Amino acid sequence: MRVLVVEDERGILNFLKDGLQEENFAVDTALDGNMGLELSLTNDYDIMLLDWMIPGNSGIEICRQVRKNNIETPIIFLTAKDTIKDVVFGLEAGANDYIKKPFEFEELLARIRVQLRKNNNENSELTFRDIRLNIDTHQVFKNDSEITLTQKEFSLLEFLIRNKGKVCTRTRIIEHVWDIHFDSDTSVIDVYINFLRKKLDPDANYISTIRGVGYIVRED
Amino acid sequence: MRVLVVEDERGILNFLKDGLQEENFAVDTALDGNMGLELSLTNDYDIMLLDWMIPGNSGIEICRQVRKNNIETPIIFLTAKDTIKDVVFGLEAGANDYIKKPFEFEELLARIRVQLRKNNNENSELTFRDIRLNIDTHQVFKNDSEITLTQKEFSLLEFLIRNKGKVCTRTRIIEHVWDIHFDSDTSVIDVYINFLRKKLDPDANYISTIRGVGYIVRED
DNA sequence: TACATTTTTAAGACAATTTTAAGAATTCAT
DNA sequence: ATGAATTCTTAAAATTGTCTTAAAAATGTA
Repeated sequence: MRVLVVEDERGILNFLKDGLQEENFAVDTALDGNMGLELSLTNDYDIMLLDWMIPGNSGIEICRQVRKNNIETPIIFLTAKDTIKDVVFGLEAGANDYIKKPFEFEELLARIRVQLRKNNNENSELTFRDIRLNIDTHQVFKNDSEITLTQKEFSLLEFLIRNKGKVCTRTRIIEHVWDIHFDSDTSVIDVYINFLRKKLDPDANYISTIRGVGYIVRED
Repeated sequence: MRVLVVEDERGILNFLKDGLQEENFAVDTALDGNMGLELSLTNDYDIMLLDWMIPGNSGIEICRQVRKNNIETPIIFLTAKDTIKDVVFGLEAGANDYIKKPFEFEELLARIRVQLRKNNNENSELTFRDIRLNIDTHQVFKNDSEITLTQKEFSLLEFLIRNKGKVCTRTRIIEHVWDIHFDSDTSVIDVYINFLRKKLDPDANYISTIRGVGYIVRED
Protein backbone atom coordinates (compact mmCIF):
# COMPACT_ATOMS: atom_id res chain seq x y z
CA MET A 1 0.00 0.00 0.00
CA ARG A 2 1.40 3.34 -1.00
CA VAL A 3 0.71 6.47 0.98
CA LEU A 4 1.50 10.14 0.53
CA VAL A 5 2.06 12.28 3.62
CA VAL A 6 2.15 16.06 3.29
CA GLU A 7 3.20 17.70 6.51
CA ASP A 8 5.51 20.63 7.18
CA GLU A 9 6.66 19.71 10.65
CA ARG A 10 9.63 17.52 10.08
CA GLY A 11 9.31 15.71 13.40
CA ILE A 12 5.72 14.68 12.83
CA LEU A 13 6.50 13.78 9.26
CA ASN A 14 9.26 11.41 10.31
CA PHE A 15 7.11 9.95 13.03
CA LEU A 16 4.37 9.20 10.54
CA LYS A 17 6.79 7.87 7.99
CA ASP A 18 8.42 5.46 10.40
CA GLY A 19 5.17 4.28 11.87
CA LEU A 20 3.56 3.71 8.51
CA GLN A 21 6.57 1.93 7.15
CA GLU A 22 6.42 -0.31 10.16
CA GLU A 23 2.90 -1.14 9.03
CA ASN A 24 4.27 -2.05 5.63
CA PHE A 25 3.16 1.06 3.81
CA ALA A 26 5.40 2.50 1.14
CA VAL A 27 5.59 6.13 2.18
CA ASP A 28 6.19 9.24 0.11
CA THR A 29 6.55 12.52 1.91
CA ALA A 30 6.33 16.21 1.11
CA LEU A 31 7.20 19.12 3.38
CA ASP A 32 5.17 21.74 1.53
CA GLY A 33 2.04 22.08 -0.53
CA ASN A 34 3.68 22.52 -3.89
CA MET A 35 5.67 19.36 -3.65
CA GLY A 36 2.63 17.65 -2.19
CA LEU A 37 0.38 18.71 -5.04
CA GLU A 38 2.86 17.57 -7.62
CA LEU A 39 3.29 14.17 -6.04
CA SER A 40 -0.42 13.70 -5.50
CA LEU A 41 -1.16 14.32 -9.18
CA THR A 42 1.69 12.38 -10.69
CA ASN A 43 1.70 9.25 -8.58
CA ASP A 44 -0.67 6.46 -7.85
CA TYR A 45 -1.33 6.33 -4.12
CA ASP A 46 -3.66 4.19 -2.12
CA ILE A 47 -4.29 6.92 0.42
CA MET A 48 -3.18 10.48 1.17
CA LEU A 49 -2.66 12.21 4.50
CA LEU A 50 -2.66 15.98 4.22
CA ASP A 51 -1.87 18.52 6.85
CA TRP A 52 -4.29 21.40 6.77
CA MET A 53 -1.90 24.27 7.27
CA ILE A 54 1.19 23.95 5.13
CA PRO A 55 3.34 26.36 3.14
CA GLY A 56 2.53 26.57 -0.57
CA ASN A 57 -0.78 25.01 -1.57
CA SER A 58 -2.87 24.27 1.48
CA GLY A 59 -4.12 20.80 2.17
CA ILE A 60 -7.58 21.72 1.07
CA GLU A 61 -6.25 23.14 -2.19
CA ILE A 62 -4.42 19.91 -2.89
CA CYS A 63 -7.61 18.04 -2.11
CA ARG A 64 -9.63 20.13 -4.57
CA GLN A 65 -7.06 19.73 -7.32
CA VAL A 66 -6.87 16.01 -6.78
CA ARG A 67 -10.63 15.62 -7.06
CA LYS A 68 -10.74 17.96 -10.04
CA ASN A 69 -8.40 15.51 -11.74
CA ASN A 70 -10.83 12.71 -11.02
CA ILE A 71 -8.48 10.99 -8.62
CA GLU A 72 -10.59 9.10 -6.11
CA THR A 73 -7.83 8.21 -3.71
CA PRO A 74 -9.07 8.49 -0.12
CA ILE A 75 -7.85 11.63 1.64
CA ILE A 76 -7.52 12.14 5.37
CA PHE A 77 -6.82 15.58 6.81
CA LEU A 78 -4.54 16.11 9.75
CA THR A 79 -5.87 19.20 11.43
CA ALA A 80 -4.89 21.25 14.42
CA LYS A 81 -7.53 21.76 17.04
CA ASP A 82 -8.30 25.37 16.19
CA THR A 83 -9.03 24.56 12.58
CA ILE A 84 -11.57 21.86 13.30
CA LYS A 85 -14.34 24.18 12.27
CA ASP A 86 -12.94 24.05 8.77
CA VAL A 87 -13.50 20.34 8.66
CA VAL A 88 -16.84 20.86 7.01
CA PHE A 89 -15.07 22.61 4.14
CA GLY A 90 -12.63 19.78 4.00
CA LEU A 91 -15.32 17.16 3.66
CA GLU A 92 -17.02 19.30 1.04
CA ALA A 93 -13.75 19.62 -0.85
CA GLY A 94 -13.75 15.88 -1.21
CA ALA A 95 -11.86 14.64 1.82
CA ASN A 96 -13.01 11.36 3.30
CA ASP A 97 -12.07 11.88 6.91
CA TYR A 98 -10.09 14.04 9.26
CA ILE A 99 -8.14 13.59 12.44
CA LYS A 100 -7.25 16.12 15.07
CA LYS A 101 -3.68 16.71 16.14
CA PRO A 102 -2.26 15.52 18.40
CA PHE A 103 -3.57 12.09 17.55
CA GLU A 104 -2.65 8.59 18.48
CA PHE A 105 -0.97 6.68 15.78
CA GLU A 106 -3.34 3.81 16.26
CA GLU A 107 -6.35 5.96 15.67
CA LEU A 108 -4.82 7.24 12.48
CA LEU A 109 -4.17 3.68 11.40
CA ALA A 110 -7.73 2.71 12.15
CA ARG A 111 -9.02 5.55 10.03
CA ILE A 112 -6.68 4.65 7.22
CA ARG A 113 -7.94 1.09 7.34
CA VAL A 114 -11.53 2.28 7.19
CA GLN A 115 -10.80 4.16 4.01
CA LEU A 116 -8.85 1.36 2.40
CA ARG A 117 -11.53 -1.14 3.32
CA LYS A 118 -14.26 0.93 1.67
CA ASN A 119 -12.67 0.61 -1.73
CA ASN A 120 -11.73 -2.98 -1.38
CA ASN A 121 -14.83 -4.08 0.43
CA GLU A 122 -12.67 -6.24 2.61
CA ASN A 123 -12.07 -7.24 6.11
CA SER A 124 -8.53 -7.94 7.11
CA GLU A 125 -8.38 -11.17 5.17
CA LEU A 126 -7.29 -11.54 1.59
CA THR A 127 -7.78 -14.78 -0.27
CA PHE A 128 -6.48 -16.31 -3.44
CA ARG A 129 -7.19 -19.88 -4.47
CA ASP A 130 -6.40 -21.93 -1.35
CA ILE A 131 -4.25 -19.16 0.15
CA ARG A 132 -5.61 -17.01 2.98
CA LEU A 133 -3.70 -13.95 4.09
CA ASN A 134 -4.59 -12.19 7.31
CA ILE A 135 -3.34 -8.61 7.57
CA ASP A 136 -3.99 -8.30 11.29
CA THR A 137 -2.23 -11.39 12.46
CA HIS A 138 0.28 -11.32 9.67
CA GLN A 139 -0.45 -14.95 9.03
CA VAL A 140 -0.69 -16.85 5.78
CA PHE A 141 -2.53 -20.11 5.49
CA LYS A 142 -2.70 -22.64 2.75
CA ASN A 143 -5.55 -25.03 3.43
CA ASP A 144 -5.36 -24.29 7.16
CA SER A 145 -1.67 -25.06 7.43
CA GLU A 146 0.38 -22.01 8.17
CA ILE A 147 3.12 -20.68 5.92
CA THR A 148 5.72 -18.44 7.50
CA LEU A 149 6.61 -15.41 5.45
CA THR A 150 9.07 -12.62 6.12
CA GLN A 151 7.97 -9.03 5.99
CA LYS A 152 8.98 -8.42 2.40
CA GLU A 153 7.54 -11.70 1.26
CA PHE A 154 4.30 -10.84 2.99
CA SER A 155 4.12 -7.37 1.47
CA LEU A 156 4.83 -8.68 -1.98
CA LEU A 157 2.19 -11.36 -1.72
CA GLU A 158 -0.27 -8.87 -0.30
CA PHE A 159 0.31 -6.53 -3.19
CA LEU A 160 -0.08 -9.27 -5.77
CA ILE A 161 -3.28 -10.53 -4.23
CA ARG A 162 -4.75 -7.07 -3.86
CA ASN A 163 -4.16 -6.77 -7.58
CA LYS A 164 -5.48 -10.25 -8.27
CA GLY A 165 -6.25 -10.61 -11.96
CA LYS A 166 -4.21 -7.58 -12.92
CA VAL A 167 -0.66 -7.60 -14.13
CA CYS A 168 1.72 -6.04 -11.64
CA THR A 169 4.57 -4.42 -13.48
CA ARG A 170 8.01 -4.43 -12.01
CA THR A 171 7.87 -0.69 -11.65
CA ARG A 172 4.64 -0.81 -9.68
CA ILE A 173 5.91 -3.61 -7.51
CA ILE A 174 9.18 -1.88 -6.70
CA GLU A 175 7.26 1.32 -5.95
CA HIS A 176 4.56 -0.17 -3.78
CA VAL A 177 6.45 -2.88 -1.99
CA TRP A 178 9.97 -1.49 -1.87
CA ASP A 179 9.19 2.22 -2.03
CA ILE A 180 11.84 2.77 -4.68
CA HIS A 181 10.86 5.42 -7.19
CA PHE A 182 13.80 5.62 -9.52
CA ASP A 183 15.12 3.30 -12.14
CA SER A 184 17.25 0.69 -10.58
CA ASP A 185 18.68 -2.48 -11.95
CA THR A 186 18.01 -4.69 -8.99
CA SER A 187 16.98 -8.27 -9.26
CA VAL A 188 15.42 -8.26 -5.83
CA ILE A 189 11.93 -8.78 -7.21
CA ASP A 190 12.96 -11.89 -9.07
CA VAL A 191 14.53 -13.25 -5.94
CA TYR A 192 11.46 -12.63 -3.86
CA ILE A 193 9.10 -14.03 -6.43
CA ASN A 194 11.26 -17.09 -6.24
CA PHE A 195 11.06 -17.16 -2.45
CA LEU A 196 7.29 -16.93 -2.60
CA ARG A 197 6.90 -19.61 -5.22
CA LYS A 198 9.01 -21.96 -3.17
CA LYS A 199 7.11 -21.30 0.02
CA LEU A 200 3.63 -21.39 -1.48
CA ASP A 201 4.23 -24.47 -3.57
CA PRO A 202 7.33 -25.16 -5.64
CA ASP A 203 5.31 -26.93 -8.28
CA ALA A 204 2.00 -25.15 -8.58
CA ASN A 205 1.76 -22.05 -10.70
CA TYR A 206 0.45 -19.50 -8.23
CA ILE A 207 2.36 -16.57 -9.64
CA SER A 208 2.63 -16.34 -13.39
CA THR A 209 5.29 -14.39 -15.18
CA ILE A 210 4.27 -12.10 -17.97
CA ARG A 211 7.48 -11.73 -19.81
CA GLY A 212 8.66 -8.18 -20.31
CA VAL A 213 5.81 -6.85 -18.19
CA GLY A 214 5.59 -8.27 -14.71
CA TYR A 215 3.72 -10.82 -12.66
CA ILE A 216 0.11 -11.78 -12.06
CA VAL A 217 -1.87 -14.01 -9.76
CA ARG A 218 -5.15 -15.39 -11.04
CA GLU A 219 -7.91 -17.54 -9.71
CA ASP A 220 -8.17 -20.71 -11.77
CA MET B 1 -26.06 -2.23 18.89
CA ARG B 2 -28.60 -0.37 16.83
CA VAL B 3 -28.51 3.37 16.43
CA LEU B 4 -30.77 5.98 14.88
CA VAL B 5 -29.23 9.13 13.44
CA VAL B 6 -31.44 12.08 12.52
CA GLU B 7 -29.51 14.77 10.71
CA ASP B 8 -30.38 16.94 7.73
CA GLU B 9 -26.92 17.66 6.40
CA ARG B 10 -26.29 14.79 4.09
CA GLY B 11 -22.49 14.99 4.33
CA ILE B 12 -22.44 14.83 8.10
CA LEU B 13 -25.08 12.10 8.07
CA ASN B 14 -23.00 9.90 5.81
CA PHE B 15 -19.89 10.62 7.80
CA LEU B 16 -21.62 9.52 10.97
CA LYS B 17 -23.19 6.53 9.31
CA ASP B 18 -19.88 5.27 7.95
CA GLY B 19 -18.06 5.86 11.18
CA LEU B 20 -20.68 4.13 13.28
CA GLN B 21 -20.95 1.20 10.94
CA GLU B 22 -17.22 0.85 11.18
CA GLU B 23 -17.72 0.52 14.92
CA ASN B 24 -20.16 -2.28 14.25
CA PHE B 25 -23.32 -0.35 14.90
CA ALA B 26 -26.36 -1.04 12.84
CA VAL B 27 -27.31 2.41 11.63
CA ASP B 28 -30.70 3.80 10.61
CA THR B 29 -30.81 7.32 9.28
CA ALA B 30 -33.38 10.04 8.73
CA LEU B 31 -32.92 13.34 6.94
CA ASP B 32 -35.83 15.14 8.56
CA GLY B 33 -37.82 15.25 11.75
CA ASN B 34 -40.92 13.51 10.51
CA MET B 35 -39.07 10.50 9.27
CA GLY B 36 -36.96 10.59 12.42
CA LEU B 37 -39.96 10.63 14.72
CA GLU B 38 -41.60 7.76 12.93
CA LEU B 39 -38.47 5.60 13.11
CA SER B 40 -37.81 6.47 16.72
CA LEU B 41 -41.28 5.35 17.78
CA THR B 42 -41.56 2.23 15.66
CA ASN B 43 -38.13 0.71 16.16
CA ASP B 44 -36.14 -0.52 19.08
CA TYR B 45 -32.81 1.32 19.16
CA ASP B 46 -29.98 1.13 21.64
CA ILE B 47 -29.23 4.79 21.23
CA MET B 48 -30.41 7.81 19.22
CA LEU B 49 -28.46 10.76 17.88
CA LEU B 50 -30.65 13.74 17.08
CA ASP B 51 -29.67 16.95 15.38
CA TRP B 52 -31.18 19.97 17.08
CA MET B 53 -32.18 21.91 14.01
CA ILE B 54 -33.90 19.82 11.40
CA PRO B 55 -36.85 20.29 9.07
CA GLY B 56 -40.12 18.84 10.28
CA ASN B 57 -40.23 17.92 13.95
CA SER B 58 -37.20 19.37 15.71
CA GLY B 59 -34.86 17.12 17.59
CA ILE B 60 -36.25 18.29 20.87
CA GLU B 61 -39.75 17.52 19.72
CA ILE B 62 -38.76 13.99 18.78
CA CYS B 63 -37.15 13.63 22.18
CA ARG B 64 -40.33 14.70 23.97
CA GLN B 65 -42.47 12.35 21.94
CA VAL B 66 -40.14 9.44 22.56
CA ARG B 67 -40.17 9.99 26.30
CA LYS B 68 -43.91 10.50 26.29
CA ASN B 69 -44.16 7.01 24.82
CA ASN B 70 -42.12 5.64 27.70
CA ILE B 71 -39.15 4.80 25.52
CA GLU B 72 -36.02 5.01 27.66
CA THR B 73 -33.47 4.71 24.88
CA PRO B 74 -30.53 7.03 25.54
CA ILE B 75 -30.62 10.18 23.40
CA ILE B 76 -27.67 12.37 22.50
CA PHE B 77 -28.23 15.74 20.87
CA LEU B 78 -25.98 17.05 18.15
CA THR B 79 -26.24 20.76 18.51
CA ALA B 80 -24.70 23.82 16.91
CA LYS B 81 -26.02 25.89 19.77
CA ASP B 82 -23.78 25.95 22.74
CA THR B 83 -25.55 28.14 25.22
CA ILE B 84 -26.34 26.67 28.59
CA LYS B 85 -29.95 27.59 28.09
CA ASP B 86 -30.33 25.24 25.16
CA VAL B 87 -28.57 22.42 26.89
CA VAL B 88 -30.81 22.64 29.92
CA PHE B 89 -33.79 22.73 27.60
CA GLY B 90 -32.63 19.57 25.88
CA LEU B 91 -31.90 17.68 29.05
CA GLU B 92 -35.25 18.68 30.50
CA ALA B 93 -36.90 17.24 27.44
CA GLY B 94 -35.38 13.88 28.34
CA ALA B 95 -32.04 13.82 26.54
CA ASN B 96 -29.15 12.04 28.23
CA ASP B 97 -26.30 14.00 26.76
CA TYR B 98 -25.44 16.50 24.08
CA ILE B 99 -22.46 17.26 21.92
CA LYS B 100 -21.58 20.53 20.26
CA LYS B 101 -20.92 20.72 16.56
CA PRO B 102 -18.33 20.59 15.20
CA PHE B 103 -17.34 17.59 17.25
CA GLU B 104 -14.73 14.93 16.99
CA PHE B 105 -15.98 11.53 16.06
CA GLU B 106 -13.95 9.99 18.84
CA GLU B 107 -15.64 12.18 21.37
CA LEU B 108 -19.04 11.23 20.08
CA LEU B 109 -18.10 7.59 20.28
CA ALA B 110 -16.92 8.03 23.83
CA ARG B 111 -20.20 9.62 24.83
CA ILE B 112 -22.15 6.89 23.12
CA ARG B 113 -20.17 4.31 25.04
CA VAL B 114 -20.89 6.08 28.30
CA GLN B 115 -24.60 5.80 27.63
CA LEU B 116 -24.43 2.19 26.54
CA ARG B 117 -22.24 1.17 29.45
CA LYS B 118 -24.90 2.16 31.90
CA ASN B 119 -26.70 -1.01 30.96
CA ASN B 120 -23.63 -3.20 30.80
CA ASN B 121 -21.41 -4.54 33.50
CA GLU B 122 -17.96 -5.25 32.21
CA ASN B 123 -15.93 -8.26 33.09
CA SER B 124 -12.58 -7.27 34.49
CA GLU B 125 -10.81 -10.53 33.81
CA LEU B 126 -8.75 -11.25 30.75
CA THR B 127 -7.58 -14.74 29.88
CA PHE B 128 -5.09 -16.26 27.55
CA ARG B 129 -4.23 -19.95 27.48
CA ASP B 130 -3.62 -20.85 31.12
CA ILE B 131 -3.01 -17.22 32.10
CA ARG B 132 -5.70 -15.23 33.95
CA LEU B 133 -5.29 -11.51 34.37
CA ASN B 134 -7.52 -9.54 36.71
CA ILE B 135 -7.62 -5.82 35.93
CA ASP B 136 -9.26 -4.83 39.19
CA THR B 137 -6.97 -6.63 41.58
CA HIS B 138 -3.97 -6.32 39.32
CA GLN B 139 -3.22 -9.99 39.77
CA VAL B 140 -1.99 -12.56 37.31
CA PHE B 141 -2.48 -16.25 37.70
CA LYS B 142 -1.10 -19.17 35.83
CA ASN B 143 -3.03 -22.30 36.70
CA ASP B 144 -4.09 -20.80 40.03
CA SER B 145 -0.56 -20.00 41.10
CA GLU B 146 0.10 -16.29 41.18
CA ILE B 147 2.75 -14.57 39.10
CA THR B 148 4.01 -11.25 40.40
CA LEU B 149 4.32 -8.62 37.72
CA THR B 150 5.43 -5.03 37.97
CA GLN B 151 3.24 -2.23 36.70
CA LYS B 152 4.82 -2.03 33.29
CA GLU B 153 4.95 -5.76 32.88
CA PHE B 154 1.28 -5.92 33.74
CA SER B 155 0.33 -3.17 31.30
CA LEU B 156 2.29 -4.75 28.53
CA LEU B 157 0.74 -8.15 29.09
CA GLU B 158 -2.70 -6.59 29.36
CA PHE B 159 -2.22 -4.82 26.06
CA LEU B 160 -1.00 -7.94 24.33
CA ILE B 161 -3.88 -10.01 25.62
CA ARG B 162 -6.48 -7.38 24.77
CA ASN B 163 -5.11 -7.65 21.26
CA LYS B 164 -4.97 -11.42 21.37
CA GLY B 165 -4.65 -12.73 17.85
CA LYS B 166 -3.53 -9.43 16.42
CA VAL B 167 -0.02 -8.27 15.85
CA CYS B 168 0.99 -5.45 18.17
CA THR B 169 3.51 -3.22 16.47
CA ARG B 170 6.20 -1.48 18.43
CA THR B 171 4.65 1.86 17.67
CA ARG B 172 1.31 0.76 19.05
CA ILE B 173 2.87 -0.78 22.11
CA ILE B 174 4.94 2.26 22.95
CA GLU B 175 1.88 4.45 22.54
CA HIS B 176 -0.46 2.39 24.65
CA VAL B 177 1.79 1.03 27.32
CA TRP B 178 4.37 3.78 27.62
CA ASP B 179 2.25 6.65 26.34
CA ILE B 180 5.04 7.88 24.10
CA HIS B 181 3.69 9.50 20.97
CA PHE B 182 6.80 10.49 19.15
CA ASP B 183 9.55 8.67 17.42
CA SER B 184 12.00 7.15 19.81
CA ASP B 185 14.64 4.52 19.48
CA THR B 186 14.36 2.76 22.76
CA SER B 187 14.83 -0.92 23.37
CA VAL B 188 12.63 -0.89 26.43
CA ILE B 189 10.00 -3.00 24.71
CA ASP B 190 12.48 -5.77 23.96
CA VAL B 191 13.59 -5.77 27.56
CA TYR B 192 10.07 -6.03 28.91
CA ILE B 193 9.08 -8.72 26.48
CA ASN B 194 12.06 -10.56 27.83
CA PHE B 195 10.94 -9.98 31.44
CA LEU B 196 7.47 -11.28 30.64
CA ARG B 197 8.69 -14.36 28.84
CA LYS B 198 10.90 -15.24 31.77
CA LYS B 199 8.15 -14.78 34.31
CA LEU B 200 5.40 -16.51 32.38
CA ASP B 201 7.49 -19.46 31.34
CA PRO B 202 11.03 -19.28 30.03
CA ASP B 203 10.44 -22.21 27.73
CA ALA B 204 6.88 -21.95 26.48
CA ASN B 205 6.18 -19.68 23.53
CA TYR B 206 3.52 -17.41 24.95
CA ILE B 207 4.61 -14.31 23.10
CA SER B 208 5.72 -14.73 19.53
CA THR B 209 7.92 -12.30 17.73
CA ILE B 210 6.98 -11.26 14.25
CA ARG B 211 10.22 -9.93 13.00
CA GLY B 212 10.09 -6.44 11.59
CA VAL B 213 6.50 -6.09 12.73
CA GLY B 214 5.96 -6.62 16.43
CA TYR B 215 4.66 -9.19 18.85
CA ILE B 216 1.57 -11.33 19.11
CA VAL B 217 -0.04 -13.69 21.59
CA ARG B 218 -2.24 -16.42 20.21
CA GLU B 219 -4.32 -19.17 21.64
CA ASP B 220 -2.99 -22.50 20.46
C1' DT C 1 18.35 9.40 54.11
C1' DA C 2 19.08 4.76 52.85
C1' DC C 3 17.38 0.85 50.82
C1' DA C 4 14.85 -2.09 47.69
C1' DT C 5 12.43 -2.26 43.64
C1' DT C 6 11.25 -0.88 39.17
C1' DT C 7 12.29 1.19 34.89
C1' DT C 8 15.35 2.62 31.33
C1' DT C 9 19.60 2.72 28.70
C1' DA C 10 23.26 0.76 26.26
C1' DA C 11 25.99 -2.51 23.94
C1' DG C 12 27.65 -6.86 22.09
C1' DA C 13 26.14 -11.33 20.39
C1' DC C 14 23.45 -13.55 17.58
C1' DA C 15 20.09 -14.74 14.11
C1' DA C 16 17.14 -13.71 10.39
C1' DT C 17 16.17 -11.00 6.52
C1' DT C 18 17.30 -8.49 2.57
C1' DT C 19 20.18 -7.42 -1.16
C1' DT C 20 23.68 -8.22 -4.50
C1' DA C 21 25.79 -10.61 -8.02
C1' DA C 22 26.66 -13.97 -11.37
C1' DG C 23 25.88 -18.03 -14.00
C1' DA C 24 22.04 -21.02 -15.83
C1' DA C 25 17.87 -21.42 -18.04
C1' DT C 26 14.23 -19.83 -20.75
C1' DT C 27 11.81 -17.14 -24.17
C1' DC C 28 11.27 -14.64 -28.36
C1' DA C 29 12.36 -12.51 -32.72
C1' DT C 30 14.84 -13.05 -36.64
C1' DA D 1 18.81 -22.46 -35.08
C1' DT D 2 21.03 -18.43 -33.16
C1' DG D 3 21.63 -14.54 -30.36
C1' DA D 4 19.79 -11.11 -27.40
C1' DA D 5 16.97 -10.15 -23.76
C1' DT D 6 14.70 -11.55 -19.85
C1' DT D 7 13.90 -14.36 -15.99
C1' DC D 8 15.29 -17.95 -12.65
C1' DT D 9 18.19 -19.82 -9.23
C1' DT D 10 21.71 -19.98 -5.99
C1' DA D 11 25.03 -18.58 -2.75
C1' DA D 12 27.31 -15.38 -0.26
C1' DA D 13 27.62 -10.56 1.57
C1' DA D 14 25.47 -6.83 3.77
C1' DT D 15 22.19 -5.18 6.64
C1' DT D 16 18.91 -5.07 10.07
C1' DG D 17 16.21 -6.52 14.08
C1' DT D 18 15.95 -8.98 18.29
C1' DC D 19 17.75 -11.02 22.47
C1' DT D 20 20.24 -10.87 26.48
C1' DT D 21 22.98 -8.77 29.85
C1' DA D 22 24.47 -5.57 33.09
C1' DA D 23 24.54 -1.38 34.93
C1' DA D 24 22.56 3.29 35.54
C1' DA D 25 18.65 6.05 36.62
C1' DA D 26 14.36 6.75 38.63
C1' DT D 27 10.85 5.72 41.84
C1' DG D 28 8.79 4.31 46.00
C1' DT D 29 9.10 3.22 50.99
C1' DA D 30 10.56 2.57 55.72
